[in-house]
Amino acid sequence: MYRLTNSFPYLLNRVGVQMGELFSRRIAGYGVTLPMYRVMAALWETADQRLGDLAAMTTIEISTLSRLVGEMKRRGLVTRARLKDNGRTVAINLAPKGRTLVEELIPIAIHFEEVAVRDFPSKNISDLKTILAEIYESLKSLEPEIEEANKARKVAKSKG
Amino acid sequence: MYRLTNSFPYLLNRVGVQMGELFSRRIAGYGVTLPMYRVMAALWETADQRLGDLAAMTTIEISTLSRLVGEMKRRGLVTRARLKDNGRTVAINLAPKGRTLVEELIPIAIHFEEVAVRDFPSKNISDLKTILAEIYESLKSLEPEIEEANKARKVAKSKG
DNA sequence: AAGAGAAATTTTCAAATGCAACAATTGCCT
DNA sequence: AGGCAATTGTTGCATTTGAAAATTTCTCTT
Repeated sequence: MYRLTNSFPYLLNRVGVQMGELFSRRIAGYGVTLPMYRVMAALWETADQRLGDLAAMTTIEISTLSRLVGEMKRRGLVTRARLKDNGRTVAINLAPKGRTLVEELIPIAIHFEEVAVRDFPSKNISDLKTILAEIYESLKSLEPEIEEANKARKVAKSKG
Repeated sequence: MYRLTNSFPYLLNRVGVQMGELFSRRIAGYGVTLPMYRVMAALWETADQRLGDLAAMTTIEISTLSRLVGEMKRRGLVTRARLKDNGRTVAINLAPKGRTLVEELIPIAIHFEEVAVRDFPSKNISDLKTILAEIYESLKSLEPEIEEANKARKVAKSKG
């Protein structure tokens, strides 16, 4: 018997939403939102990214991210400049202020993660992380059948 | 060295966002959104819920949920009625149309989950689910320190 | 080298969201 | 019983979001 509350997406989403909510509140005093933190942490790990790459890395929708980066630039957290050799793309980087800030926030993130998983042997956690990464890859295989199912439904409808 | 992309919240969020996105597209043809599905699946599992309970179960913000339930009622997917013995609270239930629909969608959800996890022994997956459920509980222990940290910061600010 | 088309980002606009104020009902205390 | 506080849900409002259109720059073809 299927139960929503025992389904993988449900359990996942619930933890994700809750962690996000708590972390948001924890860092609110620093004047940044969770998406801003994600952008800064992504740039801290991999500098000099284009908008599209950042979007893929953070799972933030690209138009949302465009505005977010604009706001963060306004606040002096990041820089954004068109490339000299390719004027379509932009290079986004941490500004000094953003770097200082994210280096203050990362220990908090580490602490949160530690509290979340401290009841489990680290082996389980690293397995868990591996599985999550691989599941993410597996999801790609669902793409084609989504299109197909929708196409099929469309045809059925036009006939009905 | 900390890396965002190896952090638990990151890996979690990424899978959650992606699964949500894919499932949304898959069920769009049925004329329902992902939050609507969640509400119906929650009611399918546990009938006759109050708004607050549904909000807790689905992790949907209560005012958002209030409006969502209103829309779903309008579409004939759920019912909502004030209790006779307690006029503050409402009882929300699946309407026949909603029941039929959710019973059509649940197999799709099961399939998605199956594809996502099929590369792993079921033992790992059930462990994973257990861990996710327990982490959710662990998060509660972060609440107090959030308030405390914010309070401390406030004091520091008023002094500075 | 001009023009069509593709790629990357930004902007626009309508819909969705969350917070705070509000409304309605109940429970509690004296 | 009467009134005050707590509970539960809804609504108003400002913000955020995502999809689609628009913009800018580049690439390829002829």
